[in-house]
Amino acid sequence: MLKQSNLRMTRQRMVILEELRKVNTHPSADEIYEMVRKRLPRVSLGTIYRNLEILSGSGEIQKLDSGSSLKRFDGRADCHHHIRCERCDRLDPGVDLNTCVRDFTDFSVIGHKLEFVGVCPDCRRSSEAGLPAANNHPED
Amino acid sequence: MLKQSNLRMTRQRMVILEELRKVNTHPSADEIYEMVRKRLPRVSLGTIYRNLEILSGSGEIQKLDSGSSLKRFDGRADCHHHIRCERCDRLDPGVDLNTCVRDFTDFSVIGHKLEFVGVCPDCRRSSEAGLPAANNHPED
DNA sequence: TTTGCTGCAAATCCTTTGCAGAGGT
DNA sequence: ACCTCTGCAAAGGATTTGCAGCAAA
Repeated sequence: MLKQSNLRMTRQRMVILEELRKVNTHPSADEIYEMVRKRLPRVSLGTIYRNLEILSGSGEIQKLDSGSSLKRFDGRADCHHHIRCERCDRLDPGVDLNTCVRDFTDFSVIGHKLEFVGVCPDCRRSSEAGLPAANNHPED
Repeated sequence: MLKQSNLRMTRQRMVILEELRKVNTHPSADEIYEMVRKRLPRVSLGTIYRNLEILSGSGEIQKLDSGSSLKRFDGRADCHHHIRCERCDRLDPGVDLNTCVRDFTDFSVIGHKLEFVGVCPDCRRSSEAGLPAANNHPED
């Protein structure tokens, strides 16, 4: 899976992936650092960040935008959903849409955020021409 | 609207709101700072941040979690949706679900993120008892 | 042997905060 | 007048990056 892009499966990368898949919560980079440190005491935070970026880029894990400015990570890469408490920010990590349409969670549902993900026309064009992504349109 | 909570409509707060409603993009705090600065040259970034927090807290604007760690703000407070380019992070700010079910946008749709917002049982209990939100459950 | 990866530490970026004075209401 | 808000500047927290050596393939 990593091979396609000249990526190596290092001990650190492997342990990060294993630890992340061991839990069903959504740890932050720093929490993952603590988890990994128990097995690889000399690992550095920089390595954690670099690998989380790589692993989510290659689709092995998911990067979540939590409400706060702190990013959280999900060892599951398959499509699933969450519900977040708007007061304490706690996530219920395993909302299965098929089931929850029938059975309500123990949260009171107030509303939802829905965001489509796609490719914009500019990027589609540069992609066809073999170029990197278009400018970042910082005004959005 | 602000009166309910002892909030004052200061010149700075007013200009921030006006500038944010003038554009249909989703500027970051820093970009809003530049916009406001043209009219109030002595305004400070801290004031921008404080007011964006207050205005989104009182429901006048929306705080968005963009893919990156940088927060963006939306002058519209009504319920509407976005589509983000996964490569350049650009947002199409005005997806009207009712329309887009029929007419596709000019983005190629790859998938979507759906997040429910609600209140968890712990917070519901403390709320009934008149207490603040439950602990932050930092493990999520 | 190549070149991607690591630990370390410094740097950077975004955001928050303490304070004394200004300004809404 | 009261009390929230402001500008300023410093602090804070999360994330990124430069570098020289290390280790997958």
